[in-house]
Amino acid sequence: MILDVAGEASAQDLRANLVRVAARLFYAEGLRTVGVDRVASEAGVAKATLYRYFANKDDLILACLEQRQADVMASMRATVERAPATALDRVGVLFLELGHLAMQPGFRGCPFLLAMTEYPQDDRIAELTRQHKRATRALFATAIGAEKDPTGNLAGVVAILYEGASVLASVEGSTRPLTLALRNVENLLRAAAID
Amino acid sequence: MILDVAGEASAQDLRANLVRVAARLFYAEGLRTVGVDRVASEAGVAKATLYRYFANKDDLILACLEQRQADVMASMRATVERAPATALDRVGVLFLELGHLAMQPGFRGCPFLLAMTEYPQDDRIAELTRQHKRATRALFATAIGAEKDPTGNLAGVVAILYEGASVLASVEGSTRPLTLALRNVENLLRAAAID
DNA sequence: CTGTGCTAAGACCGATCTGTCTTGTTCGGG
DNA sequence: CCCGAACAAGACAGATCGGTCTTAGCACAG
Repeated sequence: MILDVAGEASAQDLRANLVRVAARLFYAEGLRTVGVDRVASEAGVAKATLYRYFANKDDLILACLEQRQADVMASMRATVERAPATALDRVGVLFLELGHLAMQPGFRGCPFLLAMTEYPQDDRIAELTRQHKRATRALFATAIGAEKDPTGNLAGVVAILYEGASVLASVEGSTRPLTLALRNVENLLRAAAID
Repeated sequence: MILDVAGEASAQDLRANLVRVAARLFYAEGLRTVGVDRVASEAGVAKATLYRYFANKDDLILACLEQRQADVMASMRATVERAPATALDRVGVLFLELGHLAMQPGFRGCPFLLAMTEYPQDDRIAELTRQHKRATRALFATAIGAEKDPTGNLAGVVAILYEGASVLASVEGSTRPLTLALRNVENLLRAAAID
């Protein structure tokens, strides 16, 4: 395995592709609905190969969530850094980005919450979810600026609005909760004399 | 069946008890985790009896959600009517009531969202969930007062805060998001010069 | 050329779940 | 007193799913 022929998947590509395919199916149809046969088939891989890279289905699910966590946080951080003008802009683009996701068909809200709901007894999923929510709130805190919000309460409220708008947008199949939440965030930041 | 012996369950009691037991198990452990054998066993009835009152598991789940909808709305309406002083009080007690629920062990957030997550393809569950969220927002609207909030945007934001705080409280296992959301609702109502 | 390791394809096993059916029992009404 | 309906208990069938194993093909190293 010194050289990989172009177009052929290396072991890492194979694993990464499995995670990508599984994450898409799991999110779209649910963790319990989608079986490992389906994941292997749609990834163009034998089931035994899947089990060479993942000890069991739980590990595959965990790998999907960890990948999602890395992707989402990288995307959010990039979004914030792309609009560095004011705190209001930095927070606003995050809501707009979520609005973009919510407009796509098949939007079902936060994948971590979905996983936690389908596996209520799984401690690792619960811990990953807590970690994801902490990281999101921390991102809001840095977007607002620690000096403008020393207690972090403002970031906390923004995180609550973000979460609630995401849930209601997925239920209603509309972005209206997101625009309503964003308008409220703007009022909040202005009222706090931030930008 | 003119007279029911005291202590014996009539047909309606039997059905109602099945719904009660099923709803408790489904909420605590998940719809797919809990099987019909388990429900029948814990309700003290035979599986065939369960299938005499419900055509299949889906119907049992639907019955649980409909019962939950009736109970939750009755409870919330009673809560609002018990604190009729000001709009701030009426909305506040709803958050406090949710805080009371969130403090109990096993709190997992809104049962409708859990059901929708576990059965993403079920249209009846999705419709019941939308209906529940509409009713909740309408309750906030009446608690605030239509004349104070003609567009309903204020009630919409309160509903978003309510939803987000519920989700984050269940993830963090803490009532802090709820108190934070409540404080923000108070500020919102005051800023709108409502009570 | 030969052997080794990874792969696809799919058979296979055991566990679990939904839904039905059987059997025996109890109880209330005519 | 007796019949029929409802019940508990549990066997049963059919399907699904997670996970293992077998077989055969293929690429690459020596």
